[in-house]
Amino acid sequence: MAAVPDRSHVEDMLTLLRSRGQRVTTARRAVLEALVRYRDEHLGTEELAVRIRRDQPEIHLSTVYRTLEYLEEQGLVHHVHLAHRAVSHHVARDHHQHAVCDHCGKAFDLDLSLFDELTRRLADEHGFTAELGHITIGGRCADCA
Amino acid sequence: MAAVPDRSHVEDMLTLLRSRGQRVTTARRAVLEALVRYRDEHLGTEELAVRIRRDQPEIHLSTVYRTLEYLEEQGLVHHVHLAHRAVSHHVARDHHQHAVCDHCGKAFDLDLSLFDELTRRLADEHGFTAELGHITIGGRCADCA
DNA sequence: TTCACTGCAAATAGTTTGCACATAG
DNA sequence: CTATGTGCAAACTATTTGCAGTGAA
Repeated sequence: MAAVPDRSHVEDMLTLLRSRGQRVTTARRAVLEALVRYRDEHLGTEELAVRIRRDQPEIHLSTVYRTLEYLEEQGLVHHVHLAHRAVSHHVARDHHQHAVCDHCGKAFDLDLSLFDELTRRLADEHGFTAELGHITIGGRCADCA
Repeated sequence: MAAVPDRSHVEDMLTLLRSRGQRVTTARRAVLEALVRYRDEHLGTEELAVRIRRDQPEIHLSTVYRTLEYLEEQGLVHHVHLAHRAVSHHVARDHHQHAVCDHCGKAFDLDLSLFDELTRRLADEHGFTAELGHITIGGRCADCA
């Protein structure tokens, strides 16, 4: 699926930042690396910070918050509302939607093509440009239905 | 659109509660009435409580939280994640979808058929039974795009 | 060298909970 | 009457912010 290996994906993003005159810091590299490394776990912000601090304990939770906000402004990261009180982040290239089972909490990654018709019809019929990036679909998974 | 006037809708819900052996209290009636009355405003929980307290100042915010939770357990109310930190509630019968412009706040009512393909494919491809009631689609309307 | 970034502590916002009193049935 | 619901205050959780020191370019 990925045309480019993970490590260089992080480097690509850092290079992009540099080319915009942005600074590349330890915290920014660490956050991007963690998002790539743990991408399948849908970690919340605090848990993401815990993982980062296993290797770099000097990186403070508030820095993780600020860095995620910054990376989102730069368009490198998106956020998703996974459950009631958890927000999860992922790098923009891994853009996907989620379905979360209301019963067991299991999250499913959804292919963006599922939303093509919806997006197109919203545009055609309502002139509405949908931003589906931080939507999570609730419901019941096969096991819990 | 509504086959039954609003007032009796609230009474219907209260009757249903009674028929289940549940108690009908001042707070439960007040919350349901407010949800019906202000249904077009997509109020967050705190603002909903403020409106209720205009008439019934003795109804505490924590009671509104508890009552909404209770009504949701009873299936009379659903919640929607509107923005980052705001959760909004509406009575279950008003099972509408809409798209809300992130810029001007204008809301579009959406035909449920828009979601047919999505719902069907979630079921076919993931065995997932989607509960779309909690979703609001964000984005830009034609005027603000 | 300089200004953006970060660590830390403290503030804030939204939500939940324990307990004693009130009230629906 | 008695179990359930509510008011209130206080606790909690997630997130944000002010400030002074640090580090990337």
